[in-house]
Amino acid sequence: MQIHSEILENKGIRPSVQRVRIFKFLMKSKEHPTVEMIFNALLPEMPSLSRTTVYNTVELFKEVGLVQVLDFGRGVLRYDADLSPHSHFECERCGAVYDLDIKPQDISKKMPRGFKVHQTYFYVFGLCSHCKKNEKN
Amino acid sequence: MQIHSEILENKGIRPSVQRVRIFKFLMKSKEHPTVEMIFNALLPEMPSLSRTTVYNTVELFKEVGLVQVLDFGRGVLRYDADLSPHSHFECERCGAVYDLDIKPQDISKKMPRGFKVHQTYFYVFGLCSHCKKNEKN
DNA sequence: GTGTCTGCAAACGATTTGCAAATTA
DNA sequence: TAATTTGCAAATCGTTTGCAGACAC
Repeated sequence: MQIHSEILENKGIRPSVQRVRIFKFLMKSKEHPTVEMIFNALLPEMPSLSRTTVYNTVELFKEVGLVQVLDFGRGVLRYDADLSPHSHFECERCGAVYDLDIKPQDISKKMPRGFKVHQTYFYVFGLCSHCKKNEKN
Repeated sequence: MQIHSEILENKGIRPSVQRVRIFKFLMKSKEHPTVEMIFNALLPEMPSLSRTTVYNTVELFKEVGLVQVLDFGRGVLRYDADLSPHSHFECERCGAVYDLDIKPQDISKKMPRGFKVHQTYFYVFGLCSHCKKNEKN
């Protein structure tokens, strides 16, 4: 509990109960949760939590650089507190998201003149091992 | 007009007036248009066109493999009829989308065992040359 | 004629916004 | 107590759905 609130303070944001809980959840989660997943996971221990607060908080975390926002094109955003260079895989069948230990390629030298790169995202879609095994149809 | 309708027929779909017009527009467009952009562009010449038809049509095109769907995380989908391997850049300032002549890296050998890759997307975000030049604040 | 396609209107669902009450410095 | 944060309720907006009429083979 201590460490997490300090990280928030270092980013210049107040470590409210809600923010600390949401941040802890994001740090330990491997599934790149959506707002709905965060909300459902924390509701039992924080019955007064609102979706709005989760939305506010992940937006704030994004702005201060605590999380990465992932968009797999399903109309829901996912949040990843792992900021090291890696890529993401989404199973088209079951929707599960996996980290790939693949650094997005360095393209700074291949950019058109005058362009400035801030962020790159490498998304991979396909079937996870489990769904591939069970592939029937 | 001839060629386009033949392409649709080769994909096994009926070359209705709306489909051919939408397909032509997608083929000649360099801006990776949204449904709204397609709709607004074609409305003058097809006053009875509906957004629903545009949605139906781009979905159909996606399914038969005539277009690629791009999602830059802005809550709007964009459609690209260029299916050659390339990447995409979105300017964070003005929202313009540019093609990058960069092949997404081949990662088939780096995938975890049992995973099957269908599609990869490489997205780059930053400032385009025009917005970078005008960068004031 | 029968199945497909179009397009209106309503529904949907994730996210955003307005704002008043609660909280914290 | 003044500024920030929370959370309810309503709004927003891109997209989807239901369905009736229009169209094409």
